[in-house]
Amino acid sequence: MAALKDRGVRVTSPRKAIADHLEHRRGGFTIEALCEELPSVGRATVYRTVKLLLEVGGVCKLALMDGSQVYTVSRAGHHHHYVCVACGAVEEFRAASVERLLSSIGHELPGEVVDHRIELYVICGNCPAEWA
Amino acid sequence: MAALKDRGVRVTSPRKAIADHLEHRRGGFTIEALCEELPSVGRATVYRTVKLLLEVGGVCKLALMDGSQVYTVSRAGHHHHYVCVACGAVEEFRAASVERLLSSIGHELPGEVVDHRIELYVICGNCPAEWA
DNA sequence: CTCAGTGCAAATATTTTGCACTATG
DNA sequence: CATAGTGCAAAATATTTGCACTGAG
Repeated sequence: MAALKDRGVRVTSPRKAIADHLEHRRGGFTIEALCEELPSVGRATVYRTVKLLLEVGGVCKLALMDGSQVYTVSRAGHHHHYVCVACGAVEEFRAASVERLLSSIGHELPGEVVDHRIELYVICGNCPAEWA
Repeated sequence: MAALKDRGVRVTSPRKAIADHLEHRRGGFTIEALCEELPSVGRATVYRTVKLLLEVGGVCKLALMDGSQVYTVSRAGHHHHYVCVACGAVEEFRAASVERLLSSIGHELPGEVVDHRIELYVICGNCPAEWA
């Protein structure tokens, strides 16, 4: 991940292994899953690296519908996520209309809005309708 | 909490203690905080009761800006939250315009939107501007 | 070379569970 | 009174940390 390099952080082989692996990964992931998928990397390093990627914006942490949390690779700047509740696929979306609306809602609220988070839960096109 | 009773769940004194306590509580709370505030209730019961309230809709679980999670008392039906990043206060808001917009965005996404979550992060009116 | 980063194992923290006991309905 | 619910302490999980060692720059 280039973002790491720019921060004066060393590009070590465990970090590279994690970044490469995530690059090809679909959907959300948990630390535990990452550890299983990359047995050559120590658990502590996985924790440390994911935390680092989170700070740098390389991954996002998001809430599933049941309230549990997973990480997901971040591909763009500001964005939101939609998550398939059936297969767990996670995609990003961006919509200027949302930003505009939220900012106008912000005006009606006391105080100043500094950030926001949106998650949409969907049954994605690949998942059978019976999941509904 | 009436919702519990309607579900054929017993109204025991620990549950009542928790519900009463939450009634008067401001902002989000963690299990740990609840345990400290209600030392007479066993930790396991706090976990079990909060999980129950979550299922019944008596409390919501929400993500703070840093990704950590807290619970908050739910006062209305469908709603979203705005959280002060300075003092931790949590309030609910509802906006038909948001629902409308999200549903229209849903049409542009593959699959069917089944639910959503929105959190706004604010500096509330009571908190000094320096927090910005 | 140097020291940020690593792996490991131990220390912590968090959540769940088994079980004998209590009290609601 | 029957049994859902409780508290406790143990077990299972999840996360963090100390430290000697390694390799990126």
